[in-house]
Amino acid sequence: MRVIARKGMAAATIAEIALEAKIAKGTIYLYFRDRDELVEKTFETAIGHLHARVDESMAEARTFDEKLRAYVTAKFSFFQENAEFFRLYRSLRMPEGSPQQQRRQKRTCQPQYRARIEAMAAEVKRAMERGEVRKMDPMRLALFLVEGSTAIVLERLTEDNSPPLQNDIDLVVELLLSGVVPHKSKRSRN
Amino acid sequence: MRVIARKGMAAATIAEIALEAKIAKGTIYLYFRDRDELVEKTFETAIGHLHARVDESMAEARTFDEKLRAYVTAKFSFFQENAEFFRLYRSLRMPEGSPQQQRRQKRTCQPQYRARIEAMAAEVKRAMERGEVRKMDPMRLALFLVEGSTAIVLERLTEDNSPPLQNDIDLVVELLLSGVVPHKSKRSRN
Amino acid sequence: MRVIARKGMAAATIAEIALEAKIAKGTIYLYFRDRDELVEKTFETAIGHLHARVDESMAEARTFDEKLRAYVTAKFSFFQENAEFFRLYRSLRMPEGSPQQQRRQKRTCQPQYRARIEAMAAEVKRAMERGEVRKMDPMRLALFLVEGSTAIVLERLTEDNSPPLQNDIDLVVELLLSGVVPHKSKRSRN
Amino acid sequence: MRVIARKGMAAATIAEIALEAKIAKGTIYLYFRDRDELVEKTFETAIGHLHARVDESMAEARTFDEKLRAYVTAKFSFFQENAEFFRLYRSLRMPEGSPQQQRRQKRTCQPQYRARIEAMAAEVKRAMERGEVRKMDPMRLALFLVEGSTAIVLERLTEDNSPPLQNDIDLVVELLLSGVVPHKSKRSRN
DNA sequence: CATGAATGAGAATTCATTCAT
DNA sequence: AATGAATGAATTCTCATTCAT
Repeated sequence: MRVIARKGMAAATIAEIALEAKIAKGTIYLYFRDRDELVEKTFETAIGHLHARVDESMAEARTFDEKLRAYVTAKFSFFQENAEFFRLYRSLRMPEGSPQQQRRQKRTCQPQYRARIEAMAAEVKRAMERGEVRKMDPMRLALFLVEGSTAIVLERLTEDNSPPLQNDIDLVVELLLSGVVPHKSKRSRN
Repeated sequence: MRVIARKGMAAATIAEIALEAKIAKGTIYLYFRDRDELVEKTFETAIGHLHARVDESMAEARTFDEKLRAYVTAKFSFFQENAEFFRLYRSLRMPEGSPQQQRRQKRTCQPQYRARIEAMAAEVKRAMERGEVRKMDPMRLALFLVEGSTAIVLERLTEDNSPPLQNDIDLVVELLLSGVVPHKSKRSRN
Repeated sequence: MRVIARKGMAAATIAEIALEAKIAKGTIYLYFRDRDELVEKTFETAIGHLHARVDESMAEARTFDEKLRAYVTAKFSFFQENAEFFRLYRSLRMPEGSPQQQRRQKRTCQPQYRARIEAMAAEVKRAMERGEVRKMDPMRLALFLVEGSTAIVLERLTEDNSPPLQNDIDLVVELLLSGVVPHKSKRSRN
Repeated sequence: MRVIARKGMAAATIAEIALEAKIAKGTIYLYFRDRDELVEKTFETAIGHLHARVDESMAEARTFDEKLRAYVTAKFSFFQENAEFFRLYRSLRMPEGSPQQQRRQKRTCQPQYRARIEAMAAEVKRAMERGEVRKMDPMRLALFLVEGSTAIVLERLTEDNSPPLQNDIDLVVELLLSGVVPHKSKRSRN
């Protein structure tokens, strides 16, 4: 996980992974069929932790407002704590792969990602049905939310002095709930 | 451009590029110093077209509302017309690269991307000063906008039957302007 | 060593070396960083043996006459036994190298060669101080001796039927000690 | 000639030669069948000048002493005046050649070199018959003389402050005529 | 179970040579 | 006669994978 996060999915070599894990290269093949399976399993494990945290956090929330805040808070704090994963998380979307991977790349990680977006879309849809969110394509909204917030997490991890976590959480939540237009009495959320 | 878009930045080989271009491998080296320069120049050319379209479109707009709509419209229609580039555009963010690239990759494309985000942030800031947008971190807003809308473009290009372009443009614009909360009289934009 | 000796430093290819060694090309890179290191190490090893033999042989000798004979004998018999090296030894002087080598060739073997010549020059100088050799530039004499004798070794290895080794050893030693003029009153030149 | 002298026979490329000659690469092939012929002809031309000078100089001399001095003087002063050729001259002995040359290297330059050595050996032989030089293998003596003196020329061209030309000429001539032993009755060795 | 030396397919790059203009 | 863009064979080097120990 550390090596893939550091070098990226394509540049991580078996040799370096074995070195970092302090095992022999051959040993890796006792636990993974090939390089692709290793990368995939590593992703799944890493992302699994994020997903678990997010699911747990959202499960307690009831209103969309709460769920949205729960999602963003869980995601932001998870990346904050596991800064290594941001690279990994990003890689997830782009299975370009080294020439070698090209040859055999059987299973892409795309499904995992789709499934999460769809879960979020379902959540959004329920909120629409409850009248908490106005009518719109739920999938589009989910995509916008997930990617928009990911961009900000990523920025936090790249920049030198980030504002307090809470600031960015509030920013994302309010942005999505009420947009950017100023207005007088916009919010029903507080 | 086609090969990089198809295979990704790391997996695109000189051999395949030459094959697709119907020239000899060696010929490529008459026009590019090495593989990295080819990839970089290809990116710059492709992105340049997008940027030009977006800049032109936004230049005519006056209010933030108009500029936002101009941006989204230009971006969406550009990707619609140049579907090949979406992969390329995505790659831009992730210069992980193959081991070979790792070694030499002198000039990453990251700066290009940062510059665009910062330009959008500056636009947003001016809108804030004009009172068209409420006070918030302009960089964060720019990131959210750019990545959120990219996610939707990408979805359009991946899915089988997309809704009319105008639908998605409206969706993104309204989402950003007014958020998801329904309210009675939310909008001043129309 | 055999391949470099046969083809020369520039023309020896990794493929042929691997073939001759009956190993895979890749295996070579487990033992040498790159082609240049292989060539350099091969030189050093080969020349090291010659140098060791010469040093050992000369160490026992006391007078210049003896040292000279020891040097020539060691050198001639070494080349006789390791005929393959003569090419190698010759190459040492001319690190022109293929274009690839040109670029990286960090450490040339020149220093090695200079050091040996200088050692011989020092030996000559001591003999001058002992009055065994008449006053002259020791470096020039060393060069003349080393290269002149190398030329003859090389000839021996190239020609079909060489005279007995001892003949050539005597020839070189006497030539250097007494020159070519036959008589008692040798010089008409002054 | 300049390029080969600068880069060495193996590293000199057609591209660089054409560049230096300010003609197109293709034009070279109007005058030389292939790279090998170019290299060979270049050598022959360059060496031809040296040979002409040496032959002319030696033709006037009568005794071996004079001929020897004429040879050394012509050679030393030629290299002094045409410093570029020393590299070329050296290359002559070592037709290792680039991989490409390997493939086709039809004509080696060895014959040229052999012929010169043999001419010198013949000269030496005549001197022996005249009793000016003691009996010994003429070929060996020629080799020793030619290579020994080449080593010193080369040193002169490499070092920073060489002694006057005449010093080295005298040194070589005396060394070969009378050897290194100082005394009147020079030999105790026999 | 673990090892790591050996493998070899495949990638980037160079450069002598050709040939249409 | 001269050109120089295009060619492609040849070369170096990488790294996932195997297998005897």
